[in-house]
Amino acid sequence: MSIIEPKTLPGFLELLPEEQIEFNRIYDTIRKNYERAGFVPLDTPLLEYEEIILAKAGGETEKQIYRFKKGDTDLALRFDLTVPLAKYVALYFNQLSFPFKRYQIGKAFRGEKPQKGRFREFYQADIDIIGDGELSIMHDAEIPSIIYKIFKELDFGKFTIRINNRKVLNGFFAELLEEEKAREILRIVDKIDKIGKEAVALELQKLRVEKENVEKICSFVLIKGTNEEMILRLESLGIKNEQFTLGLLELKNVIRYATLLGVPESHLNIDLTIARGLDYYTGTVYETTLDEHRDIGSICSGGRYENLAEYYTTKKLPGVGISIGLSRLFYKLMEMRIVEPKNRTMVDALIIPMGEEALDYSMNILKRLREKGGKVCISYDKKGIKQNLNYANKQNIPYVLIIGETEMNTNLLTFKNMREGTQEVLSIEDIIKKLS
RNA sequence: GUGGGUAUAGCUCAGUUGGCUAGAGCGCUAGAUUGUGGCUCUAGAGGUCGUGGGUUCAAGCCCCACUAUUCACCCCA
Repeated sequence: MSIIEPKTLPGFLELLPEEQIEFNRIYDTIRKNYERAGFVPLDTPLLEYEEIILAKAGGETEKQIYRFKKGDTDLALRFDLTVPLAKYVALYFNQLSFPFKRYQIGKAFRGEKPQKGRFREFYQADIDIIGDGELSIMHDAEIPSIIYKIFKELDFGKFTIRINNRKVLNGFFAELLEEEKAREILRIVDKIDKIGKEAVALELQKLRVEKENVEKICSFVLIKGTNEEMILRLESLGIKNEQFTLGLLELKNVIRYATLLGVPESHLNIDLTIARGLDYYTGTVYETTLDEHRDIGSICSGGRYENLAEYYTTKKLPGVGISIGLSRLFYKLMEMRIVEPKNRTMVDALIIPMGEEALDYSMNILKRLREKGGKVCISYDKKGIKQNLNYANKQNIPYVLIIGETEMNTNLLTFKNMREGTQEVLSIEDIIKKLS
């Protein structure tokens, strides 16, 4: 029989046990914090009718969508979690209560050329708050507090939540030039952090923006200071544009209430260069970076949008949400060794029965320890104590229980600490205490 | 879509201006007196050098094609 070469598709991430354990730790932390903030879980299908997925898509995204035909049905794999959410909310509108707060952590697919840290199959961890007709700006303020709690707990080092408001930008640009151009400019300005002021100025000139305006745009966008200072600066610019004024008020509120919710100023900065590529953000926008690893890019981003489900319902559904690109984040963290695999197993203790005679006794011990919530396993396959200890060692199992004739006679078990290399003879009650 | 790089053991890679039985480290297996792992030492297994063609007395090395893979740009999370 010929052997088929085992291989995984490029752009698809597959982890070893010790890596997966770390991945799940991050996953669980995010999930726990989402739930703590009152978001309900949602799990929509990976596959949808093609027309659902394609409704919003266009241009670059559309080319990247995986599409299938099964029988006469056209199918597509979701490329984010927002489109399925839009469909879901439109579909179950009458059965949901609003504001609808949901989280979803799941896989999405994009058939683009794989690159370092960019995958064709990747996890996103999203929260969104959807309103029926209207949605208070206070929700925009709550989002940073959730981001703050998550990354505080994950402890990847100092991070900064950058915040901006599209209305402020749009209002400012509207005074200078026509709307179409403003949109393109936003995309370029968004990159200023990455490519620098000069490169941005150059690209703007290519767009045939007048020199005078290039200067204005750059110096506006690069206004720096504390949040309070920046708001004062923006107010003092004397721009009499309705959008601008509204945006500024929103920004002010978001900062104020996010602070009240416990996000320290050190972790929350107004940054006028943040624009986000996506067109559908209309108000608050967020981007979070690790201070010591700015090169990783944004680890969490999102914003406020006016109308979630316009393609699927006539209802107006404004929302605000964020997305953590979990696969990419994890990959980068591993690469930079901010996250390092530790254990290959979930097991706290391994029972080693010395021979057949010890099996009955060992099984009873296993049963009792598991009943007490211990993550305990028993070894059947390895021969001899040497092989068993080696097995435990390779997987970083912290404790080993040796059960042989002596132990059975005395009812005291040999309890070995693999890390310290020490061992003692203990009753099962003492072992339960040690493991809990 | 555009432009580069790479392809040799399970993994990471050496391999000189082409030269005779293709190497290292890690990992794996076994042993160093039969209930004690990690460290050390010893031994062993494991490769039609991506595929096809060409040049040559001789190709892992040079040339061509194909395939795979990877990085960057574009765009995005």
